[in-house]
Order: sequence, then structure tokens, then C-alpha cells
Amino acid sequence: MAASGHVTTSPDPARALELLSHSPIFGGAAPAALRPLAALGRFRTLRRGDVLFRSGDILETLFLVSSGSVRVYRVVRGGTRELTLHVEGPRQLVAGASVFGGDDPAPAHAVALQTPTEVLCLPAASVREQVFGTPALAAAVIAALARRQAELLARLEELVFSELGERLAVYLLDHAAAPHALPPNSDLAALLGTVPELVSRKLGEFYRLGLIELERRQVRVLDRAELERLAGRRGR
Amino acid sequence: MAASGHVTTSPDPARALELLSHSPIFGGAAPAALRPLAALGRFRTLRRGDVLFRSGDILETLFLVSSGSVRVYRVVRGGTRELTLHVEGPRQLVAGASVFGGDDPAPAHAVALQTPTEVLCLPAASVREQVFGTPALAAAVIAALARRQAELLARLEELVFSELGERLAVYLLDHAAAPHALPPNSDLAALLGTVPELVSRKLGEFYRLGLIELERRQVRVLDRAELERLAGRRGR
DNA sequence: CGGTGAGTTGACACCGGTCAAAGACCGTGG
DNA sequence: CCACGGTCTTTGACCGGTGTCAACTCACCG
Repeated sequence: MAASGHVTTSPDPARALELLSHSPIFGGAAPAALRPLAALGRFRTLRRGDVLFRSGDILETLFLVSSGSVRVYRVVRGGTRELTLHVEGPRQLVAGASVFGGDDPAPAHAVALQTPTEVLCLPAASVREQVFGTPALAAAVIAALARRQAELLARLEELVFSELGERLAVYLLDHAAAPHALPPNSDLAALLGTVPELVSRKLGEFYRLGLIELERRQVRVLDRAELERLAGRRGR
Repeated sequence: MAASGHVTTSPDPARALELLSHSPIFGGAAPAALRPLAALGRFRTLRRGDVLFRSGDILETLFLVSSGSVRVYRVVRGGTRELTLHVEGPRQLVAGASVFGGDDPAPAHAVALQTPTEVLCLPAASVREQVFGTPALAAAVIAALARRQAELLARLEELVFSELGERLAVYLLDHAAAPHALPPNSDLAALLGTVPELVSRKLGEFYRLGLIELERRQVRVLDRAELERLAGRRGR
């Protein structure tokens, strides 16, 4: 199990302000509006696999990734399957919808993907107060939520209507521009909405077709044009 | 094609204010904050099938359903399939995310489901100005977007991980508490993310199992307990 | 009475998931 | 240095749900 008992957090208002003012959400606000938030922030350092929160938790904290990355996912089918909703990197928000959406419990789990991953923890109540009272911040948060919603919609459509080969091709084109270390098949499966066995099969198939090169989990795209065709940048 | 050339709109500040102040989104604001919006609103009356907007339109209008209902859906697979995202009834918002999410084009189509359907059209720029500057409104809009996001998430999970029988059972339990006129199978298919043939099969199956009664498109639930079991309100 | 559209039903193909077994890789400890 | 154990990956066999195509029925309407 991930270490959950003992966590280290530390304040650092200067770095917090730096991070806040460079994030897409809070960047639009005047430093004066951000200073009180920065003073309340606590940095927390995680290792790969460490749990940020669990589905069902009542969140009183908003997280802003400082370095590393955080994977947000749901566990379904009685725990037999996982679906990764998104992976957030530096300057991105985690748990935005939960914190602002009333006091509903979190709908997903969040764990660190890398060692180290550092997040800035902000108390929800203060964030809300500050955001609602600052038009520029309110606008930015609303825009961020709207964008996230559009992403979810695209993801929904992809998962429901396109088949595995297409989704994998999209992934490869998005992530493997340069030679790239492939995540474990179980992670890929969670991302693509399937199971590790099928990821293995499809990768093998792409390899046999000469579309990619596979060497000890390093992939390289060989036939970008064909992959894009498979990815469904097709004209029907 | 739906009549799109000629539309009638009319202002009615008193009714608009009434509608706004009773909607879940704007209800939290002081009447003083809503009056300027109400003055800018225009009511528009639609018949079944009339188009409110199309995917790709740049929306400069926010819609609030006054009566009737509006279906928001995406067309996929080169036009061969539709997926209904949600159906909004009175006092509900349509196009919220698009209006607040920047100047991206609308990601979905919207048409009226009933005759008549009346919507209040509000100019996006004014709405934004008013919302961002009023903390109570900003909070309500953010909460609404967050809730919508949670709904989308649940829908995604349902569509990806549960099978058709479960989804149909859920639909029947949600919509056919009392005897109820079933929509055309093509509409049901769009709602459930499948094709009319399969809806027909599953309905027939439920009928043969004695779970529902079917008489000229009127359904009645006979065995609620069994339907709920099928719907996956199952343990674990 | 013929035409049109929706609903129904059968045959069939295919994708995706499950289970099980075998192989590759990597660490630890003898 | 090698043997061992665990995890991840690969592969085969198999099954079931879903989508497609086509034929047929039925109701409604001119």
C-alpha cells in the first residue's frame, strides 16, 4: 500500500505565489489577490503510487501540481477495472470540480505517477472565497471547468465509438513523437479503457505491420501516415 | 429540414426575471443583479425538431429553457450515429460550457423535443459580465458546471462499462415510473448509445421475461425489483 | 390500394473480454 | 555468480455482446 500515514508538508509562500501566478487558472489574477492564498498553501511531496485522495473522500483541499504528475482515475466493475480520466502535469489543477461542486465526495482517486511529485495544497474554503470575489479568477475557473468538460466529452466519444486500434494509434501519435518509454500495459489499458492483454496484442500488431519499433519498452513511430489513418483522422 | 429561416423572438422582462430568479443557476442572485439580464433576454418558441444551434456554431447566446425540453446531442461516425448527451427541461441551462469556455465552437447540436418549447435567449457577453462580477452568481455557475461534469463522468462510465441491458433497465426505472409513452427506438438508441435494432431486441426480451408491459408504445414496469437488479444497483 | 416509415426478427461477423499457461525481465539472497 | 520468486508481458483458445444487413410485418395515409 502507498504510504499514507506520514506525509510531510511545508509552507513556502514565495514559491507558492510563483506557482500560482504562472498557472493557467490563477495566472490571470493580480498578485495582490493571490498573496493570501499563497500564504495558506502547503507543499507536499509524493512518491510514485502515493495517494493524494480516494474516491469518496470529502475534499477540503484543492491541489495544484508543482512538479511531477498526478493520475486521476476511477475504479469500476467491482474493482476489476480502472479508467484513467486524466493525467495532470505541472501548473495543472487537480480536484477542481469536487472542490467547487458543493460538498459531494470526490468521484475519483488520485495518485502520484512520478517520484518525486510535488503538489501545492490550498484550503478549499479560502480558495472559494478568493475566486468568487475576484472576477478575473471566477472567469478563469469557469473557463477551466468548461474546457475540462469539453475534454471529457471528446474522451467519452472516443471511448464509446472508436475501437481500440484507433485509440492506441491516437495515444502513440500524441505521446511518442520522439522515442518514448512506454508505461506498463496495465497503465495503458486504464488510459485506453481496456485490459493489458489487448494492449499487448495491438502493440504487437502495430509492430508486425511495421508501424512502430519496440525495443525494451521504447517505442518509436515508423509510419506516421499510416498511424494517423488508423487514428481516424480519416475522411470516413 | 427544421424551419430555421424564420424565428420569432420577443422580449418580456417581467417573465424573464421570473424565470431567471427561479432557475437553479441564477436563483441565488439578488433581483437587482438579474434585472439587467432580464431586460436583455428574448423568448423564442420552437416546435419539435427545430434547431437551437448546430455543432460548430459560434455561440453568442446562452439559453435557459422556459417550457418544453431541449435535446443536446452529438453526431458521430460520419453521421451514422447519434449520442444524446442530455435532455434539458424547464429552468435548465443549455450551452453553458460553450458560452463560458472561451470562443470555441459548440461541440454539440441542440434541438427542441416538444411542441412548443420556449427558451429564453441571453446575450453571452452580458451574462459573462454579470456572472463574473457577482460572487453569488459565479459560485452558482461554477457549481452547475461542476455538477454537469459529474453527470458526464457517470454517463461515461455507464456507456463504457455497463452493457445495454443495464442501461435500458436504468432508463426504464428513471422514466417509466408511471405508464409512459416510449420515444421512438431511434431516440432511445441515441440516448443509450446503440442502434434501434438492439433497443427493439432488448425491449422484447424484457417483455418476454415479464418485466414490462408493452402496448402501443406505452410501457409499464411490472417487476421493478428484477429491473433494479439488472440495472446494476447490484452489490459490491 | 399502394407507399412510406417504424418496428421486428434472423443470420452473421467481429471486436473485446476472460482464463490459463508460458515466457521475459529484475530484484534479492544464498 | 547463480538460483529463486515476483511482476509484467505475451500468446492461444474460447465466449458473449454488439453492430450490420436484409427481409418481413404492421400501422398509418394519401
